[in-house]
Amino acid sequence: MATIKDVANDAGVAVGTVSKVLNGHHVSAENKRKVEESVARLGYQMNYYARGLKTRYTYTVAVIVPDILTPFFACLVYYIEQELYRYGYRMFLCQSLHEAEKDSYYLQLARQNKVDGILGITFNTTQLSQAGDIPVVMIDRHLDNSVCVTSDNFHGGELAVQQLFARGSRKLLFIRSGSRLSSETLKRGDGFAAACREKQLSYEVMDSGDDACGFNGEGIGEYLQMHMTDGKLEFDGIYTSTDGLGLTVLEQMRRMNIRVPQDVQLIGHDGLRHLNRGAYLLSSIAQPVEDMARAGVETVIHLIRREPVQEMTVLPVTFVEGGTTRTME
Amino acid sequence: MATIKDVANDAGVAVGTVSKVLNGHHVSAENKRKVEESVARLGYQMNYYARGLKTRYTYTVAVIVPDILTPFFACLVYYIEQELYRYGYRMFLCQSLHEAEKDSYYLQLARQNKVDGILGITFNTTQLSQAGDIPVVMIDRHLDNSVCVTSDNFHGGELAVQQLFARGSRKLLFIRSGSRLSSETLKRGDGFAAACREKQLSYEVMDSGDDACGFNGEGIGEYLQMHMTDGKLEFDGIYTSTDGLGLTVLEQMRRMNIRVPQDVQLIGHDGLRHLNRGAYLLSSIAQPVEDMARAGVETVIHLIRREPVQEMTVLPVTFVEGGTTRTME
DNA sequence: CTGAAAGCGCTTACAG
DNA sequence: CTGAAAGCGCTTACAG
Repeated sequence: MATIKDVANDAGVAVGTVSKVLNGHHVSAENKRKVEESVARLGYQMNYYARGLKTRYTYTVAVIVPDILTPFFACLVYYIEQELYRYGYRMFLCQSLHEAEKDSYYLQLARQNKVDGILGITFNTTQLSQAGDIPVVMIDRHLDNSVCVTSDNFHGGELAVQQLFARGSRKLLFIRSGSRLSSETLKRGDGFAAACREKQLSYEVMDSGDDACGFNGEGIGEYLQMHMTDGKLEFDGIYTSTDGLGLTVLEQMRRMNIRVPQDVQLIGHDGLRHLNRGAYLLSSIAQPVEDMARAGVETVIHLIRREPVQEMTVLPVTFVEGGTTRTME
Repeated sequence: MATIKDVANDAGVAVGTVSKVLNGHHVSAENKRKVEESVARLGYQMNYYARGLKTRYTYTVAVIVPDILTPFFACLVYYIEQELYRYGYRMFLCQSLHEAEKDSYYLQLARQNKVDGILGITFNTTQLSQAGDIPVVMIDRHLDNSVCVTSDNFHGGELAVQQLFARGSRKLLFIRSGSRLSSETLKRGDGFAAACREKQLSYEVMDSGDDACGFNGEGIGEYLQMHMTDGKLEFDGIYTSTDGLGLTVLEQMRRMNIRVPQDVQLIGHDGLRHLNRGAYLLSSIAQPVEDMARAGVETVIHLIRREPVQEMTVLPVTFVEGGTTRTME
């Protein structure tokens, strides 16, 4: 590989001059031409490791997600990559897989590899300190002392209630899973409860347990069974903390011959879409994933450039119809 | 941040000695202890940029995928990350998004960022040369002069025919999409055709066009309609080049009241699973994704270490039942 | 075994 | 504007 020195020799100038041309600083037109010619002739490619060592900027961001299989995270990463690309940054992809030690490992690596910033959708407060002085932006998680980008989870819960109510449901159930333990996700339940109280609707909350991936279908089935009277479920509207959980609930209800949405309406949260069509899997409170990715990247880059940022960005959610709710009455 | 020099001062030894301890080389027990103490006391973290500049090893691999949203690619990346982690390597995630220029961009970046190797699931021959002397392993794509890891696509096509036949289908149809244009994917069709000829089964091939994501449902619907006689489809077994395409076909058939699997059996290819349960979305020829990831990573690391590798690794596929085929007759 | 020194490929004050 | 030189934080022959 040709180095800056080779280019300098070839062009008959000093290495400093080559560096200046490479970085767009001003040099004489004559020298600029000579350098550019030599760069082309030698097929010179800058060694970013040498540059990074000197400048302390690596144009690299670590993106830490629980996993890349969960559609919501995959979608987030899908957009994050495109945003980073626009800014000329590249991405280290880190999967924590819910293992605290892997979180730590990647956080340490981020420091050793001199990433300019970290975009996190995972780890907890205690580990955040390991990031040292690297700017961190959390997406979809809010921690005390961190800059973060979320969607309006509280309002999401409210919106679910409003939609269920407007479409005729009167006795509501919120089912949450403990899998994505975060204060943000809990807010969905808070918004749900608040809206129910405001509308004086009777409601119940069910915790389906801590099963990370293979949602606890049986547990939910049993719970629903216990709340059946004369083959009818005592709830006529269900809101789940995620779409994944919503699909499990949907399946259980189909199995029990509960008609959705005729007898019971169901709203999930996230706004995931069908694999091979754009359609939503179920009616849902959709997070603005693309906007969240955009805001997250923008914020971390501001932080890197030491520009002022908003501590907390909260983006609006929307209700999307996916066939598990009735038409508006 | 403390540097190796700070550690040397603190421990009262030379920087070379610190370096040796850090790299597990032999030094006196006394000095080793002193250095380790200082490292702990100062919270020293090695600067990988400095090390990489000197050693030319970065313990970094670029993974280039068309996108991270397609479940098959997401799944591959999911396992690749875990394998790389085991080996102490980290991953630059690159999405080409089917744009040739982005492919080139990332290939160039890989050189400038001094990645040790590239794991590609995308680009074409012409661009491969841009990798310079960086080892490249292709997964699921075979190019003339590249090392690659695939699953047995040809046999996948054969297996689909065998399974359809064994379960009672006699007139077969292969539907392929042009989206994943690669000689590997084409082999699925070749295997299909070969097996049909061998069994003297009549068959047809339909090309659903080049629609990348939102599969061309209407086109397929029209095609099927043209092949209906008295409300019956003239094929009783369909094999699609991917599961995504299979789902589109399934949906079209349901819409046309063609009963699956009673009247027509359907087999896809890839072996994707349902989001919230482990179940397969449809009967399918499953690729051993985890093994492919493992083999891909292992191969690229051998290449990096200049160890001998197998030019081509072909892993076996299996038939998995997903409800769109009948039980064995 | 250990220390002093050169060098990896850049950037950036500093003279001229 | 340009060149010579120092230095980023490591590793690695080379003497001792």
